[in-house]
Amino acid sequence: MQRSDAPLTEILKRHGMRPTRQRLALAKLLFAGANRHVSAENLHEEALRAGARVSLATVYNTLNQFTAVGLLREVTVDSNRSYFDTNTADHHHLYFQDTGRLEDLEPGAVHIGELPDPPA
Amino acid sequence: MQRSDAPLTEILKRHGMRPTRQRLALAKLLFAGANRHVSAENLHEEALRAGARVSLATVYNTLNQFTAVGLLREVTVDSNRSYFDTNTADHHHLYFQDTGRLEDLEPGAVHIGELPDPPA
DNA sequence: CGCCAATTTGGACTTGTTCCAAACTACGCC
DNA sequence: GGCGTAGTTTGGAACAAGTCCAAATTGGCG
Repeated sequence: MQRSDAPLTEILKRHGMRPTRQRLALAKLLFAGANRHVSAENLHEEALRAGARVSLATVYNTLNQFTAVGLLREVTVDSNRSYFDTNTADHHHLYFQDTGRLEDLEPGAVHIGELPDPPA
Repeated sequence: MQRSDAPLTEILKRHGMRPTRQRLALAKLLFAGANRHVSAENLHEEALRAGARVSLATVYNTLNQFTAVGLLREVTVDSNRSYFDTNTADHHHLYFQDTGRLEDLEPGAVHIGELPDPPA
């Protein structure tokens, strides 16, 4: 651990965002290790626990911005709660209704056949 | 048209629900013709337009009850809004983000490969 | 260093849905 | 056919997730 935030700063800049304290803190949590699935509240708590002073509104803003530039994928699972996935590659999920946990499915586990024509 | 409600009454009873005026009205709208996808607000409006005096709360109750006994399927589409599907067979959907419309996909259009083991 | 636009923030607000206690009604019983 | 009671319905309050807003803060540039 104890890696510099330089690369994160770079990523933010490359996507046209200022590397603010808040965004860096959230990016660190999101992209430090393996791929993750987070909800806004979820990430907010984690950030606070990690000592970052970030408001929930900012977490929402940031997650949406990251999603807009393609750093995250939004996953709609069991209505009324959105999850964000750091794995932006095309893939499917396994959702555990009981625990609320979300797990990646191996690519190739799902095959889509022919689809109807999209509208104009 | 002008079909009797007897069959609907039967269906309700068979699932342990009293065939009340409200439930019959909603059931009629839902199961009269082809398969449908409805949202609560959506169905509520339609019921009012059809002259049925039903409260929104009852529409929610009824949709949830129908779902609980397997008469409907809940479809989670673009977070924050739930749709209910009268087609309870296993099948997939095509969702038009622009119009918000939901369309059934032919069975066989999607093939699922191997899935991870479910938890205990 | 100082300015300005971008960002953050707390709190109000919105939307979809559930909860609640009181009023209503289906239905078995006599 | 009336009655009693448990199941239903209902309007409005309550909730939860998420967005909006105007004011305060801050990063980056000259």
